[in-house]
Amino acid sequence: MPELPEVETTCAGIGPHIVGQVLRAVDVRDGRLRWPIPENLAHQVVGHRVRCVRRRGKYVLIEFAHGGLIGHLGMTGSMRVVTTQEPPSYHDHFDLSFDQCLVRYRDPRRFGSLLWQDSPVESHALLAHLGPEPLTDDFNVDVLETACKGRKQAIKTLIMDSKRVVGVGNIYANEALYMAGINPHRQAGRVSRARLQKLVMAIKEVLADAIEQGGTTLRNFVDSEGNPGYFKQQLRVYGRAGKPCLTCSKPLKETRLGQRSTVYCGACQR
DNA sequence: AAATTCTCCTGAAGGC
DNA sequence: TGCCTTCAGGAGAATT
Repeated sequence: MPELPEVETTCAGIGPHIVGQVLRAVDVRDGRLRWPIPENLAHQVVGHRVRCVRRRGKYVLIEFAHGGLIGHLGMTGSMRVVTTQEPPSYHDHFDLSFDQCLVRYRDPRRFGSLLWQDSPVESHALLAHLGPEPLTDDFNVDVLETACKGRKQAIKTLIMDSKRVVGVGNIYANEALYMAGINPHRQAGRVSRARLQKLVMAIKEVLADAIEQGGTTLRNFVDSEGNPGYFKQQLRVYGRAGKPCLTCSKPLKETRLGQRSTVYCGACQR
């Protein structure tokens, strides 16, 4: 599933092909995504020139002078550049058509989305209340401590809340909490500042590492059209329930937290 | 206001 | 081999 690194790599991958190009058509074969693709979307954007492609949280923003397309890859979405004559397959739900190429969106489970927002793009309701980007200085111990103060919510649920910080999905929340030695169930308000500092650093580290792998992940994905692949051998806890903790060798526990699989070491994480 | 639960969807994996 | 059930999950919406 696309995490922040895949979204980052997606933007980097399609940007060079379409920035400066005029969008010629939006071909929607199946607009039933998480939200239906608006019927009038093509009219608002066809004939305009792409100014930039960038990421905000896990949203892909394709911006024009007068607004922008807001894309989300959901669970199983991907955007890739293909040649104009390549025929679409079953789950290829829409194409953004340019003179020399297409940006083709594929999404078997259709949890993704494609929306339009007039300038400024970030005024859209989906973007307006997002928290800071985890890899910038805007996400720091002061911000996290304020967010946690007095909260009874589990720390894992809090760091996965995009209003607090964007881009921390289930896999990386599990990994970061393990790296910081914090039990995912611990109440957010009961984590010391020193340990929140560790958590901030762990989130930045795990995402930065994943972005380095993201390129590789996406290349594999495009080449094989198979699993996105997470280089699971590098994950310390996610997907390793029952297996020995890499620090103390005790078996890792698995629980549910907010309907999400949560794996941790009962000994190393307090 | 804060926290939890529900919801969308379909491929993969497990059970028999 | 094949059918059935269960699970996975981003994140907004609904509910408590």
